[in-house]
Amino acid sequence: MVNKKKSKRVSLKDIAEKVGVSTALVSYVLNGQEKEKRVGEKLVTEIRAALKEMNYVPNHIARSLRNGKTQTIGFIVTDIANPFFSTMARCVEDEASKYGYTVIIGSSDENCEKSKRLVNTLLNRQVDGFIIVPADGCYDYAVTLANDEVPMVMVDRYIPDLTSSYIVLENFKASFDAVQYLIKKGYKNIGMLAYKTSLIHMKERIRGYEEAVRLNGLEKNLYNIRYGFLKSDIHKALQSLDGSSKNKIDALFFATNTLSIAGLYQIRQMNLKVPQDIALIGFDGNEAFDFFYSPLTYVKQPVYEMGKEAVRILIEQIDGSKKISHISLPPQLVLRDSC
Amino acid sequence: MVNKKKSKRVSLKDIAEKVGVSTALVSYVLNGQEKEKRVGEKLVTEIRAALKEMNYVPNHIARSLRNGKTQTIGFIVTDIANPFFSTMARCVEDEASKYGYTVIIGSSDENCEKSKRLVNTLLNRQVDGFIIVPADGCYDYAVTLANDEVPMVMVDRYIPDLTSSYIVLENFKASFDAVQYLIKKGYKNIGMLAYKTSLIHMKERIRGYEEAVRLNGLEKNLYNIRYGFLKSDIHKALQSLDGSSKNKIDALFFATNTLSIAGLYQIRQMNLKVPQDIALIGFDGNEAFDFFYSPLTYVKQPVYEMGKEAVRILIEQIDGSKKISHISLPPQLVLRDSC
DNA sequence: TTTTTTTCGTGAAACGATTAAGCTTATATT
DNA sequence: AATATAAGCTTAATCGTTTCACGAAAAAAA
Repeated sequence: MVNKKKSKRVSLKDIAEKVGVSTALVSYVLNGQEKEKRVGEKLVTEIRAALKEMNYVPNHIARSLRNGKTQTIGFIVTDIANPFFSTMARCVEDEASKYGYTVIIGSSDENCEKSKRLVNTLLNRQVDGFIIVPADGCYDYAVTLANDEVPMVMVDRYIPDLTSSYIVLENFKASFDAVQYLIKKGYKNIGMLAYKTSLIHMKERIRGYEEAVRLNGLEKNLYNIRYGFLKSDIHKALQSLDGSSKNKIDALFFATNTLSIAGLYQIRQMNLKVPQDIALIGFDGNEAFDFFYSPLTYVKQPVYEMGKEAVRILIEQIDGSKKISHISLPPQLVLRDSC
Repeated sequence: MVNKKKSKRVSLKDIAEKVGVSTALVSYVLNGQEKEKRVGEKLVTEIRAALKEMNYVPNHIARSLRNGKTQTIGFIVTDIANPFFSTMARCVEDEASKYGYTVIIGSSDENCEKSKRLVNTLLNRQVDGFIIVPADGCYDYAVTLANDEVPMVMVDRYIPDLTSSYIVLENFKASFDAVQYLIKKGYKNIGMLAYKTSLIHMKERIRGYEEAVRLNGLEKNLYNIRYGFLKSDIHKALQSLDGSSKNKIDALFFATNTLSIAGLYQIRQMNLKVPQDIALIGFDGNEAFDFFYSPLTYVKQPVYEMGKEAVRILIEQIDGSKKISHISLPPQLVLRDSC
């Protein structure tokens, strides 16, 4: 463990002085412009040597100030502790680093104020672009970003009126297929547990459910849950599952990751047999699904591809492309024992 | 949706020109130094008005360049997709934002090269300090950071020779208590599934296990697993569970989150009855633990406090404190059905 | 030889903030 | 009245790069 003292970082100027040239030349060499800028061969090698010898590393901040680019992207999710988003974050991180970008993650908690604050913080920090999971009912900041032509791409959900890029699941198909599968399996009274929100992805998932039910002439049993009241709301929604209710459902489809988990807790507590008393289909995949006594059939999202594509599209925009991409990725129904 | 054009951001200079003063004055007012720097009352109000009216937001980059501080901290974990770390990341994020700091997260994959690259990237970006989960066997970069007096605090594990701050679980106690509990419950042949690593937290967990076993005159059944070969390694390790082996264990203690999950898969596949055939204790907590048919008893870490404290200590250091903190937080054994 | 072109460098102004030092006035002190 | 002090503001350097405009020397063309 050597006891080197903290030493000032070498700057371009230091290199320039050592070699005996102006900082301009060093900068040209550094950025591989020695050809265009016609730097003499001898100096090029000398400068290169000095750069290596003095162990030069560019000051990213100074460069950002000058160039107006930070090589940083902001990733705003609802909650990074949610496995769906942390998995995606991992992909985003990996992919971004391939392009030389760094990621700053922020959690909005599905809250408008927090979302705005996050966007502003990151704007002040001059991120070059955003990957955003827009929070429920919070359109203004996204609209502002779009108007200011800040590169951005929405993931998981999008804001319908906004002509910005997005990359989402084929949400309609995802739930349509899931419910269709339940129907094929013979379930007649299928319920869906969804969030009460204006968010398009949720609306689409609900529409998929409704369409499948309608096409088969079955009854609709949609339970809308508000954010923030998970346990009590879910309990209330599932009360109709009790034998006493006349509207007894025999299958339940969960619209998200968190709803699935919350639902499973509730169903276990109510001592319902899956799939005999009630069949289940979850959303997103989760280790907990595997260990539920009747491993959960679920709709799997291509998280990895989503993150990867989002980064690609965003950087395309940062690099000047005006192309707007609207991508929908196919879901996959993973069949197991719960129905 | 108004169609405002992208407008240049207002700078201090713009404000100064509008009011008809020098940028210095504006800067003083902006930073609340109007008293010390004796700015005239009239001008103060005028400047304040202009700042508000022109909707000024400071350019963070410029400020960073000048001050040498970015108000950013780097958080290097092994994998942000691991719930333990993503949960902690959430706490770190929340806590840091209270102090006006932003967090950049990076995943090292327990890999030295990646760790180094991450640290360097973040150093170039002038993060003010690091919260690090040091990867196995990668001491050099941490030592360099320490020598260069870069503020940092290690979490989850620490590097023993390094006199830097850390905040970890009382790892010895965690596993000692867990195993002690198993013994009290009457289990005689207790195994432990741990990682084969030089990392201190793992060693301590193993030591806790060994000590408890030794104190009670029981036999040791430690299974060391290498990183990266989870499935096959675990399978091999658990083969001795098969009735055929003479060394049949009746309880198993998992050293981490991921090991617990991997172990559960294996145990289910082997059709072992928990806790009749084998009793289990997991680590860290996870929804999957709840839904395992015999809900897992587990060692719970104070993740929230860890993240929070780490940020506090780090910022203390960033603000100039030379104090080194070594904090160990107590674990909690959450009792359930698996033993 | 003179003029034009090419080659290889330098100087200095940005980028947007902070801040030490200096310069006017006005007020207080003797 | 002469001098010291305080109040209020400006100037300009600085952080570390990038890059445009220009200059000098060498090579090519006349």
